[in-house]
Amino acid sequence: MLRRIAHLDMDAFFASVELLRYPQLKGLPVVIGGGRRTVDEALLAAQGERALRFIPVADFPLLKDYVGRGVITTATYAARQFGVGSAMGMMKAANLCPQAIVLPVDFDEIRNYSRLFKSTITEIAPLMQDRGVDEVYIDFTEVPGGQREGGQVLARLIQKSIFDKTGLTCSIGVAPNKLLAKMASEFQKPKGISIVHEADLQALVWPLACRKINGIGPKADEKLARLNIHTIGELAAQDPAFLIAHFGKATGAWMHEIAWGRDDRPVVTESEPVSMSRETTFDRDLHAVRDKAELGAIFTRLCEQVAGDLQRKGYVAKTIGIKLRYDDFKSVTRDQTLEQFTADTKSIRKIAGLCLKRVPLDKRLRLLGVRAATLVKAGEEPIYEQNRALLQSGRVQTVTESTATDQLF
DNA sequence: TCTGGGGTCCTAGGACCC
DNA sequence: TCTGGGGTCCTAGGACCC
Repeated sequence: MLRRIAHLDMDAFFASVELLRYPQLKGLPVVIGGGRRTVDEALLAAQGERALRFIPVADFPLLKDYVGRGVITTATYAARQFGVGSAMGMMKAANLCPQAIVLPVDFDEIRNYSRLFKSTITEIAPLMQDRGVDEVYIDFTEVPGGQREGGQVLARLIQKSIFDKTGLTCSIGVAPNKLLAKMASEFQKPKGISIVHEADLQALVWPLACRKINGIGPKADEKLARLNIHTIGELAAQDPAFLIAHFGKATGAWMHEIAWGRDDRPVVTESEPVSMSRETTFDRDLHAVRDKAELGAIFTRLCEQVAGDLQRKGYVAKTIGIKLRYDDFKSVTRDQTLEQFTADTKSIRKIAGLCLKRVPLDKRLRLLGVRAATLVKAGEEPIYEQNRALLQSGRVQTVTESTATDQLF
């Protein structure tokens, strides 16, 4: 039986969820921004959920009045007309479309709708892989009707079921594998269904820019452009040895396979987390000495959050790390592996504090983060690790060096 | 007017072991 | 005294994705 893989992408997910609440904003440029609050939520809340749909459009906050360092998470299609798009800084977006309405991200609401559309899918097609809150891969191969019209029939059914349950629209691509399905879901947006067969490779995929390949980002794209390779077709025409020479064994070989539409990665329904982290960008850059009280409080809160996340999800970690971003946007990380697994706030705080001491704190800080890695399920810690760690205890470092910030953390 | 927060995966060098 | 690889773990940084 021919493999049929679907990629489903919710249309402007964050914005569409807000439009369900505020239907009076339909058709207007709206952006959803992470970070700082811009809506007077107290005012909105005071009017009650039912009254939300009657708030006059003129009462919504505009992008031109936005103050803060956030980026755009999602823009409605009306806002995209102005060149505004996700990951764009708010201030830049405000210049392009000052009249756009800004709403903050409501994570609880997003999670609820995410669960709802995913459970709608698995009731129809159980082999589904999560790709974040608004995307999934679905294996159509063995689903009854999954092969009809190349997957078109099942895709339509899923689209309609999601709309009936949530009021939200999505776009679906169905293809012989994940890579092509992912590209296909972009072909017709919003509310589109695109079917790609192996034979369509040359006509539909080769004319596309290399950047359209999931896994080729700005850096790789730039390097390809320098080699005069712009389209996927041009990439396919390269000798694999040439690509390997420029991009390394793994990446070079991968690029060649991908350009020929070959990808045998399975749809994976379950996976274990690798790390859990919390980070925050400050409202203003902070100085390690002058703002030490504030920094210390934030640092402790991040540790508490990471510990809380581990405990709530039932994991313990053996590596604790920190991340810093300076005012010049350069970041550094430090981490330390423990002798024992932990999810304890105090232990995490202590190790994170040691990591912080290994980093220069002379420049202003923009961001601070705490990360837990090398995770296992709580209660499944391998015992032998402790003995190994003891043998290697020369690694566990004690910090004696005195710095201006020594007493800080 | 700069650039969020949560992740995964890869690379590369050094330590250490066999 | 000098010289091997292979394998694993740890750390730091970076590319990329949603």
